Amino acid sequence: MSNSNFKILLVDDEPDIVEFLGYNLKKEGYTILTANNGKDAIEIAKKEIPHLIVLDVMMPDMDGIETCRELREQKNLQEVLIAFLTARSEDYTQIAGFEVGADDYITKPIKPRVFISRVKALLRRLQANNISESVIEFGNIRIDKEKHVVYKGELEIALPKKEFKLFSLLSSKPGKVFTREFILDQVWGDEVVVGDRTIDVHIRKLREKIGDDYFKTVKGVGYKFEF
Amino acid sequence: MSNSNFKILLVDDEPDIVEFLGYNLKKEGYTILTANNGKDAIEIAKKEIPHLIVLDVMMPDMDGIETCRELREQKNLQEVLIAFLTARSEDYTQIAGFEVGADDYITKPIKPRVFISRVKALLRRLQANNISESVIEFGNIRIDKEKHVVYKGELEIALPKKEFKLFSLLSSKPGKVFTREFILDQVWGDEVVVGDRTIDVHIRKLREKIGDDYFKTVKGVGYKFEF
DNA sequence: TTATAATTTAATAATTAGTTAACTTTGGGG
DNA sequence: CCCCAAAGTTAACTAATTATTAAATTATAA
Repeated sequence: MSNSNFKILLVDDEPDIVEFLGYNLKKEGYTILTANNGKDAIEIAKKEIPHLIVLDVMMPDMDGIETCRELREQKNLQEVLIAFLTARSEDYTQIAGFEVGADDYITKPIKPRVFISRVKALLRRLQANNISESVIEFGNIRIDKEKHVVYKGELEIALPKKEFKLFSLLSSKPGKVFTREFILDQVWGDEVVVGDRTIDVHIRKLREKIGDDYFKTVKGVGYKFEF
Repeated sequence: MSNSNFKILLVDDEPDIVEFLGYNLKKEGYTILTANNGKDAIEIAKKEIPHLIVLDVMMPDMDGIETCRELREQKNLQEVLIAFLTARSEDYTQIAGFEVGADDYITKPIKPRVFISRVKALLRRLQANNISESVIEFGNIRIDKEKHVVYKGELEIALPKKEFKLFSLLSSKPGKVFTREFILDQVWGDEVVVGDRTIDVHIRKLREKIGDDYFKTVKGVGYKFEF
């Protein structure tokens, strides 16, 4: 997933700050949404489900803490990352902020490079939990779901549909054993009925193309990808 | 998962800070590990796989950034949360820190309540993403059902299906004696009929692979797992 | 359409897990 | 302290599962 697939909602009552932050994040390729108060922020968040919400703590009417609390009450927004902005060392808001479900706390004055680093670090966690990443790397193996291609070091390996799907599944959780049943469900689908050996054959192809060592058999249980 | 199931590794060359942080986190019920330098930290982390590592940036020999980089190279430690500790506003280390895979950045001087809030916020994410389920630990034995693997310290032990099932059963209640009859029921199933020695042989395999001392015979009754 | 690639199947081989059997050792009650 | 039922040990055997291959089918693109 390139940066531009990440949506960030910036919320501050001072338009200057919103613009300043937005400018810097846009340069990094993020998609930016903005709001100038808590109410609008909640509206936009519900509609757009951003990946990250940056909330100023001090805002008129509805402050950041309260906004955060209401955001977290939304079922669709419980996984969303929320970072607070505040003036230095207001400890009580920090504690309140984390209590209310914040993921990070950024103190003003904001330095662009530091700010961007923090944003990246936050979003990296989303990637790590790998909701919908299109390029995943394991050691020298790189899987590009968009291009439907696997790289082993420099070598580009084209995989046919089923093989790619199977590989994607296995690599979605390295080390985890996937049962044959589950694999059939995910790769072939519920209704399709194929023999058991079909999986073996596909595994064999992957072993041939990617490398034997990456695919382990757990006899009687299933297969797993390891790197 | 109660707090006490979260393991936190504190790394700082100043013992006072380690103790101070450890004291505060222990009060919250976390399990605390400590190290005074990067090398030890890596050793301990590899063995214990903590949930969170708090790393001082400034340390002699191997600094926090380098330690973090090496930690992240370990396959088992890529999901672990890492937070840096540093003196205020050393921007360049913040950027380097996040680049190298940090999840948070905490500035000294550390205020206990704020620190605890941050730790809670970090671990909240783990819970949400539910990474540490399906792994049970006993001393230095770790059973990962998802991966279908048992770890003894750093050593990875692959067990065949029946052995794994038997071990899972015995370890489901350490210290409890399971009768042969019950074991047969659970591991082999109601209808299957196997000879008496079959259990012994499987126990023997476990003793071979995991260690003699973990499996005790209660003559005339059954077997139990102890650690 | 035709050629090419992808997928599935089926037959067979290879491998590993699980079981048994024969024998030895152990430990608690008489 | 001896006996014997229970548990331990081994290795051979069997069953179950997976690997391999080639051929048959199906989908795809030129």
